[in-house]
Amino acid sequence: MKESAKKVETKIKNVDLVEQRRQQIIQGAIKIFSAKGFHSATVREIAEEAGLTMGTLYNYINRKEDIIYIVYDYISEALRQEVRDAIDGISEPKERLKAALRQNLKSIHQHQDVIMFIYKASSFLDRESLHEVLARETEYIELFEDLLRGYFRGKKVDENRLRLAADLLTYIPVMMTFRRWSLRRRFDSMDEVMKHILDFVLHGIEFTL
Amino acid sequence: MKESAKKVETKIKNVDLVEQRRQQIIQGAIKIFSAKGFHSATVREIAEEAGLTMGTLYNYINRKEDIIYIVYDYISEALRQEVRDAIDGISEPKERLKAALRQNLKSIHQHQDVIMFIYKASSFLDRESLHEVLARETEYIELFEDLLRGYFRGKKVDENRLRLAADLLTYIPVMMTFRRWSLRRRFDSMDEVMKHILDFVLHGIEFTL
Amino acid sequence: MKESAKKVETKIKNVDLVEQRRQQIIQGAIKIFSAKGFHSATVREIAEEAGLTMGTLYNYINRKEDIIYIVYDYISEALRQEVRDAIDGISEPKERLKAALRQNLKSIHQHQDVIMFIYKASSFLDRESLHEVLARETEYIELFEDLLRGYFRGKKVDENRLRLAADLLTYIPVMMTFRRWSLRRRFDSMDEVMKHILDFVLHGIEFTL
Amino acid sequence: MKESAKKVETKIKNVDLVEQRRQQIIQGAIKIFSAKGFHSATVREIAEEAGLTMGTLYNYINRKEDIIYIVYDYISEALRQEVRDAIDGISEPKERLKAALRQNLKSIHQHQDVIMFIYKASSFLDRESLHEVLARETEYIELFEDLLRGYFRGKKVDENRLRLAADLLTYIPVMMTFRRWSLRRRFDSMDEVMKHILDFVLHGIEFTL
DNA sequence: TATGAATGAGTCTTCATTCAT
DNA sequence: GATGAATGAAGACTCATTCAT
Repeated sequence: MKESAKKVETKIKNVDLVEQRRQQIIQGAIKIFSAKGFHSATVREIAEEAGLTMGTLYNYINRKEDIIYIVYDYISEALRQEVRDAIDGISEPKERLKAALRQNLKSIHQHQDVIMFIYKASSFLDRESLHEVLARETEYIELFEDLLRGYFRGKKVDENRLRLAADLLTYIPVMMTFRRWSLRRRFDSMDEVMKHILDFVLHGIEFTL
Repeated sequence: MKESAKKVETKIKNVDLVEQRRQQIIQGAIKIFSAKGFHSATVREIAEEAGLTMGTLYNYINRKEDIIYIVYDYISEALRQEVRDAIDGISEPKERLKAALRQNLKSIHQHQDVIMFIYKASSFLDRESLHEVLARETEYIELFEDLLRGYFRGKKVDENRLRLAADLLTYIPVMMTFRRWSLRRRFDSMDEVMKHILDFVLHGIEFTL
Repeated sequence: MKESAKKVETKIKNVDLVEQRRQQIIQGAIKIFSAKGFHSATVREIAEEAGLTMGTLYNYINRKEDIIYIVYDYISEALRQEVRDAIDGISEPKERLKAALRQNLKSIHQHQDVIMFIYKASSFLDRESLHEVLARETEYIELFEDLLRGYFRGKKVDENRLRLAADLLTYIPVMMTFRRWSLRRRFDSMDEVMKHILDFVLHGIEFTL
Repeated sequence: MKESAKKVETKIKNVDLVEQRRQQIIQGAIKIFSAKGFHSATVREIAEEAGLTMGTLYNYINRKEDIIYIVYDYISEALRQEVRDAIDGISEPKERLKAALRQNLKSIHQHQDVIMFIYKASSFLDRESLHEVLARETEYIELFEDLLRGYFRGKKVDENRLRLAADLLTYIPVMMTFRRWSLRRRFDSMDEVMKHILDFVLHGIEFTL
């Protein structure tokens, strides 16, 4: 996996400090962005929530849009790592796939506010950042494509359908954030919802055969 | 099905004119919002695109947010009507369901820019509008719930799963807008994608049994 | 008494209609202006309250400011007439003066909303209107000057003080509108307040001797 | 006497700077408001007159209305302090009262533009500010009530009349601003007017006995 | 005479970003 | 490296006034 192509520049030389301050910014931004969205959130609010002054914050980013990017950077890495950890050590293909699906559901549920924000804020990214974001997304989808390929090993599958299945597996869980209002009304717990969604997609992917 | 509870007030008395001008506004707004999102779009741009002056535009709405609402009003009614028309005259349950699914896919594909915008802009709606929007959404989901019930008539289904299936059926096609960048790269035509998605969900819904 | 020098022009020829429509405008304006002040009141609101459309209203005035003027015209004439009626037929000087003072208090109390408005809105009048307004005010003050002169007939009074007394007699009752909030709290009825104010000024004017 | 309950919030942390900039704003606002009234004065004009840019001005206030309030805050405190200073060290009750009345006349004359503005602008204050303003006004009236009580010590006075007298003593001098146009025409100097008004009210208050 | 839709100049207000200390 | 005051461009919204019907 190649290193992230895009780096948000900073005036600060001390790399540890940059890492630490960026974590503060990310955590503050997640809170504020989740509550008010990107455009309604002011840099001042984010700085305050991060425990920084506005001047200091601008020592670690260059534009307000950079904040979206570093938040995305953080959350996409988290998701990827969580799924990797979940399947680590499992060799049986079906179990690997199921473990990944379960973890994906769990992660999206856990980070739902940020996920929702990311989906809504993509239009504020500049072309370069967007490109980077989509590349990461692609890698994530390909991770599931590989798991599917393992699951269907030996069977004759339609390649196009397999690819689409990977898209669907990574896209469908996001419903938990976009339809939260509806699901909450109908189901007692999100665990139940996750279980059902898992079953649904496991049935669904059989269409690739 | 009750008429929309919320009406956007206007200073203009001639109802036909209101209808006509609002159509202009909706079409102008869709273009601008799709290109730049809600917050980056200026009222002046929307007015110009609609062929109105700013002053005139504000004779037909009260706040910028009202524009989102009338756009939503328009598109949700369009989708609902298109699906109704598509199943009109079909009595065989499975065919009814499939026709509805196909039309839903087609409609979402056709209105993808607006759909994308609607999903992203919901946070700009005031409580009352949001409530109205979700109520409409619920009706739409229930339409598919009924179709599923017809499809599974005579079989023993899990009610909870059936409801979730309805949620999924209406949610999944939206992937075509959120993953357009990915699908375009992988598939030659959207017709192909739609066909695959249809098959996927038809497999998926069997999990309710 | 000379006729009002300033006339607000109108496009309408039928003088009776002008008179009738202006009365509607005055009554509507008094309601709206009292509630919201001149600048916050919109011409549309005034037109509606007057039972006219905006276009029609503008057939009877030329500028929004004209409305202040015709309201002032109306109310100043009303006050003057009410005081004249009150002293009509009374010949004993002291009783004449007291009757005038009593009526002035009553009129200001009765028209307090308009009086308050007039005091606050004077800055919106153009030079010519303001000049006219002050001329009327002067006449009103001179009316009380004459009454004082009658009251002090035969006594040696300081002319300057007598003039100032007339100013004070016409100014002091306005306190009922500007200090309404305070008076209401302290007194059971405005009749009581008026009685006290009358006694106060009757004592006060003795300073002219 | 309690400190002002209401504080206008500011984004600036340096309190000395806030004090200094607010003084600039107050002086600028007094000039502009006196000339054009509240609603006709633009924030930009006030900022310029204060030697600030619009952005900077808005770092020290939140709404245009806040300007009225800080102007009122400033002038009411000034009046109160000036009267307190004037009676400080005088123990003889009649002299104390007269000194207070004289100073009140002087202060109102000196600050006439602001006083006039304050009277006209009260309708632009929000409920909270208005409440605060009236509370201050009440304190000021009570100051004169106490002075009157001292003056009438030992004599049997009507309490209601004494209270009204205090109202009148603080209200009447404002005539100098509302009737400036009339007084100027009739009198050579405002000193003369003040002397007469003082005599008038000293006669008037005897009605309390 | 009455109507009311269209106009657009004019204002308040916000906020990302800079930079001197 | 940190601070936070200053900036000014930009955008939403209002409303008096006009004029074609």
